[in-house]
Order: sequence, then C-alpha cells, then structure tokens
Amino acid sequence: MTFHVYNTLTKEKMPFEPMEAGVARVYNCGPTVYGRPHIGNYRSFLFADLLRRWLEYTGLEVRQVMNITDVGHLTDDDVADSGGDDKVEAQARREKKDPFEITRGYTAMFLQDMAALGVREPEARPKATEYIEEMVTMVEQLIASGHAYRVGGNVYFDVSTFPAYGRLSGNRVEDLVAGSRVEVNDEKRHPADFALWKSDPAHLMKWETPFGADGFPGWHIECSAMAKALLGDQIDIHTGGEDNVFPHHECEIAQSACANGVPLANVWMHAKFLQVDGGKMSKSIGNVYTLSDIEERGFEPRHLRFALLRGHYRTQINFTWPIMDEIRARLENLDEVAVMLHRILDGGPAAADAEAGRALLDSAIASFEGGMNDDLNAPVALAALESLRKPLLEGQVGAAVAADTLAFYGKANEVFGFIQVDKQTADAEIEALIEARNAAKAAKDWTAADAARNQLTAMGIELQDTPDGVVWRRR
RNA sequence: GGCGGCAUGGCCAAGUGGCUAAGGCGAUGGAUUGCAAAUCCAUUAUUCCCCGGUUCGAAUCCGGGUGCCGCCUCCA
Repeated sequence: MTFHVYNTLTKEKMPFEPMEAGVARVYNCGPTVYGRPHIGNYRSFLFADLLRRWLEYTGLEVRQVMNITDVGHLTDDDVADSGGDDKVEAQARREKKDPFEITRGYTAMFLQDMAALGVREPEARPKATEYIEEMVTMVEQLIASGHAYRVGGNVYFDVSTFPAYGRLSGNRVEDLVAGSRVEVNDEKRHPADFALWKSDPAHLMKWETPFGADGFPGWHIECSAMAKALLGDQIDIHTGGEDNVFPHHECEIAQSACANGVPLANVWMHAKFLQVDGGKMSKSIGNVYTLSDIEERGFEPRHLRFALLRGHYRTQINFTWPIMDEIRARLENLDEVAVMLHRILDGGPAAADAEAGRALLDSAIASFEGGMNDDLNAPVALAALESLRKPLLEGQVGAAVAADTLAFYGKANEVFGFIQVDKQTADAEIEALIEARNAAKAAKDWTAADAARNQLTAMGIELQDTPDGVVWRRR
C-alpha cells in the first residue's frame, strides 16, 4: 500500500506521488513569534514533524521548510489606516521593547520547545524579514500581470482575476462579501481583495520599497515568496493548522498561482485544533498551557509529544491532566517493550524456537505501516506497537524474532520519537542496591530489603521479582 | 446570517454497509508475593448521541433533532 493523504483542496484521499521521484517538497506554515507557543501550536508542528518522519520512513528524501513569521500580521487588514496595529508591535508595546527584540526572543523560545519535543530540524526555517526582496519581486510581478493593483503605497490582490479563489475553503466570493463584518474599505475594488503590501509611516517594522518608504508585507505574501525561494514554484505538500485554510492558504494559492503560472502545492493538509478541558483553550480559564506548565506537573516533553500525536491529525483531540496520566502509563509500557527485547537479546528467557512469534511481528509491522500509510493514522500504528507487548510478556517470542522486533521498534520510533528504545543501563549505585536487597532478602531481613527497594523506587527504578530472579526498569 | 467538522464502554481511541465493535488506560474478583510491584486468569459496550428512513443486513448510507468544535475577523 502506498501512502495516501487527504487533500483539503479536493476533499479526497489520494495516493501521494511526489513530482520528483524520491523527493518530497514540503512547506509547513510556522509560528508568528509574538508570544510563547502553547500546546495548541505544538500540535500542528508535531503533525508536520510526523508527516516528515513518515515520508522519510517510506524512503523519500524530504525537503522540508517551515517559516518563522517575524513580521506581525495586521490585526485589521480592511482598515487602510490601521495605525500600525500589528501583533508583534502590540506585544512590543506591552513589553516596552523593540519589535525585533520581541521576535528574536520568542523565536528562541519556539526553537527550544521544538527541540525539547523531539521535532527534527527542517532543511530551512526562513524568517519573513529575510525575504522582503523576494516578496517585493512577487508583488511587482502580480501588478505587472494585472492580478494586483496599487492604491498609493498599498497593493491589493484582485480576487476577480483568479476564478478558483475560494476552492480550498469552500467559500464563495459572494458569501464572503455578504458575511463581512468589517467596514468597507473604499480603496479596494472588491471587498474580498486582500493586501499584498501596506504602507504606514507609524509602523515600526517597515521597509523602503518601490511602493513607498514605509511599507510592510501583507498577511500572506511571505509564505508564497519563501516557498518559491527555497523549494521552487511548485511543491508537493503544504501544511498548516485548520485555521490557515481561510484566508491564509486561500490567498497563498491565488497569489502564487498567478505569479508562477503553476499551482503552489499539489496537496494541502491541515491539522485540527486541540481542545483543552473539552473546549477552546482560553486565557481567562487559564488553560493555555506551554511546555513549562507540562513539565511543572511532572511530565516530560515526550509525554506531551505522545499526547498530541495519539489521535488522528484530522480529528479534534482533547487535552486534560487525567489524559496525561494515562499517557504516562502507556508510555511506560511502550518503553518496557524495548526493555524486554533487550533482555532477550542479552540471553534472557525467550521462547525455545528462535522463530517463535514471527507471524505476530509480521502482522504488527503490516498494521503499523498500513495505519500510517492511511493518511497518517497514528492510533492504528500505535495500537500495532502496543500489541507487541503481550506476546513478549507471555514468552511467545524467540531470539531471532526478538532481534527483528527490536529493529522494527527502533524504526517505528524514528516515526513517533517518544519511546525509550535504547538499552537502559544500570550504574554502580543501582547494581549495589539491588545486590543489597538480594542479600537482605536471603537473610529474611525484610526491613533492610524494603529500605533498598524504596531507595530504588525513589530513583525511578522499578524492581520486578520473577521466577528467574530480579529484573528492573526505569519508570 | 453563510460554510464546514465531530459525537463509539468509566476514560482515551480505531473501525465508515455483513465474522464475537481493534488497541490502550482504568476498575473489580482470583492466583502469585515476606509485604509490595510486576505478571497471570476471569469480569468490565448485545451496542456505537436521539428520532425516523433506505437495505436481506448500518456504528457505518439518507432525512430531522440535540450537543461540542472550527472558519467567515488575528489565531496552530
């Protein structure tokens, strides 16, 4: 089975076929760095990471680009004289800092969180401020080809020149006008036209361009320009959160297609929003969590990674603390699968027949790959990994199969990235305590034996007394 | 007002026309244990939000209702 992906543009699952054999070009819409990213943001970035890792698993070279938006989008595009109210500048005023300091600081925070969550570095993380020239070039092209028009220092895209506008989101231009709640902007020929470039002397982040001395880019042009600069006119997959569908991606599609003459992306994939406590997360409820909040509650970043990848990316999933507790328990069990496999490879008890369990492994692999190939069905793939545990506990796995299982488990974890697959080694202190307890047990000195065990428990070491002696694992 | 998504056991989460509705977490009883933990055995949805309909047959399709969520306005 080949990898099938759901394409928001066609509303269908289709086999994924990269334009260039063996290479997938992927662009992910990244964060606007005006604040600390929260667990909702993480979900869509983790989805992008999962996609990239699965493409790699299938043998493709992945050329992945995720932008960093360090120019604030306007909070209100329709008011021409918006007074420079953009999110980055608003935050800068709140913190009494230079807007460039703001974006630098939050970019660093974002990258730190991504690293902690085990997100692989994309090929490039372009910053919008470093591609102003490319944006200007694209805007000029759009003007020259009649898809955009200037009104003073402002430039707007003319949606009437792109009939497919609205296809991605299912919006019709007429409805957009009817549903518009914002003031009519007299400058625009059509209310649905969107800004490519704006000018405002009061703006702090501004650039001198052919459109004026005090300009800054519109909402959507940066992604079109950066995708083109780094991946080419046409790419395989473009991803983002579901909120990006409209207007952001709809506008990208229009301006890129009109500037480049080819469709921007063949496949558009969108991750659903994360809910918290069964609803929208909100600052007033106080459940807009960041990675630090997760860690303060005693969880590791990989627990959150698991929690956010546990559901299919196109279904809305919920985040609650009890769910995190469940995740912790599940992850301990997944870790233990690796522990048990290492134990067998080190000569521990295994099924007499070295090939025992082969069929179980084969079906787990088939189920894992089948799940992921079906539009990244992570729950099915995870179930396949969890199904490996029982045969191991029951001693149904032979030495040869254990070796192959461990190899597969490692590969599978290259995709999920939250399981402890490497062998857990004991240090001298742990060995000594285990020895001390064994000795105390032999002498029936239960107080001393329990003291040693409690000490190990405090160190996160769980002892398991088996008929073959004591074994341990980290918890 | 316009457009769209989702609703499966105590919890999480697959399944989208046909074997006994995956898998996990948890719970209860028993075994085991110096006591625990871990483990093993057994039990834990005759049923898939509600009401109709289509069909030999539906959790899966259609109509209506209810609830939650999203987009249309910055947002992953």
